[in-house]
Amino acid sequence: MSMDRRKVRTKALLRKALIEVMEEKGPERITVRDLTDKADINRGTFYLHYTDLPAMLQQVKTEMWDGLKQRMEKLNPYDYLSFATRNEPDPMMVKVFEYYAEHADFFRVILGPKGDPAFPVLIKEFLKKHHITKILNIQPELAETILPKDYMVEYFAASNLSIVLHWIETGMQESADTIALLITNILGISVERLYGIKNHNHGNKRKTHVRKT
Amino acid sequence: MSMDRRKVRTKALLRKALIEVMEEKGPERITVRDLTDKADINRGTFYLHYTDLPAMLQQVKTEMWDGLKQRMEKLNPYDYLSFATRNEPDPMMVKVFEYYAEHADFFRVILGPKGDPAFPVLIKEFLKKHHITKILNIQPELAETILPKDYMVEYFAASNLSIVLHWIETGMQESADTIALLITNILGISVERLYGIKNHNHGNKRKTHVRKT
DNA sequence: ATACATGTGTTGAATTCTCGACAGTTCTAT
DNA sequence: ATAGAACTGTCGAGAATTCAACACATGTAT
Repeated sequence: MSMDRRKVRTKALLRKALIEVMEEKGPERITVRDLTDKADINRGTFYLHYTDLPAMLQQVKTEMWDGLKQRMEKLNPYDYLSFATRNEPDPMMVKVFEYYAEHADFFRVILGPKGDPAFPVLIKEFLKKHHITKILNIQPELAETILPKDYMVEYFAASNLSIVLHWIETGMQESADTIALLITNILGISVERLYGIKNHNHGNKRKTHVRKT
Repeated sequence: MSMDRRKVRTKALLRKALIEVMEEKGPERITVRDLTDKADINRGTFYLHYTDLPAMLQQVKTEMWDGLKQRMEKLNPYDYLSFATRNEPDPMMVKVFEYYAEHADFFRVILGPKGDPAFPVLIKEFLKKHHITKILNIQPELAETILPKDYMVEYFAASNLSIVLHWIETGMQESADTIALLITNILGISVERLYGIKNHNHGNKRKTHVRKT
């Protein structure tokens, strides 16, 4: 692969410059010169790595998205719902937030006001598709509450993403563990609460809460 | 000169690595590998810039010392003693402390417990030679106090250096201006005070203090 | 409408850096 | 006392980066 130190160094420099420039100017208005000046790299060198500025943007974004997706795919609703009952953070979820923290600058900008509006949508869609619906399948009773299922899915996804966003915007004061525990708990509690609503409304089949092995 | 970006970049990386490693281990025990590993640079590249590790140390130190000396040479006792009476920082002295601030990491380490004991001596000797004695020449009456002249010189130099050291050790909280003003004032006050001692002992030729155009 | 500045891609030759290897030295532990 | 590990200084071949220069496009102010 790209074993040569120089390649990884200049790509890192370019990426760092991209984030900085994107934070200053919009995501538009960026020029190749901006990047190479900021990175203190010859302008020609840029074209040794990327064909284009839009190409670079695209490539960087998909690389980061792949990294995030890859970690989110390892999440298992069975696991973190069970960790929630023990008030412990799901280790797999910690990995996810460590990834956010590792690339804090990128995510802060890309998810911020001058970032790419499509990016948070990507995340939310993934959450909806791979997790929330899974949870509802694990707990089919939840789907029978007063909320229509699609609203429920939307609600879970949005609330979780909003926590991540706030964490990032406030400079990531808390550790990845803390946020992981927070989300784990919120998920657990929400599930419990909604289950309670269902019980309240249809009040019959009793259960000792959400606890799942 | 060294126009090529790569040269300045790797030299900067090496210098940064040197400071970091010097802070961890002593000034001894450092190895070329340490530096090139920390700087993420090929070991062979080191020898493209320096013949040796001691050579690099020497070179870096003299470069920094030259920079410092160069700025200190522009100081003029006439000026800062006059600025002192107006409670303003001498602009030339501000330049000196801005230099300290610019290379804060280097000075913190080189003047610190794991640094080079010879370095502060260098500074002090310079102060003694180029400034304190000048002051005493400007104010020859000062030389006639109870303190022998050599002790006086030593006293001034040491007290000034100690302030800089403390500034550096405490993480340079104050701005360069603040420190410049502080030193300017201390110099002015000290001169006044010692002049008072002399007056007290020999009490005759009266003057409106130290003020000098 | 024209000049003028700024940005884009691309090129070729020169320079610097990387990688992997080498033999020789010094330190350390057994 | 000796083997093993780590460091040193050096080398050649090849890869990456630099620099200066192109021609061309896109504004932008006069």
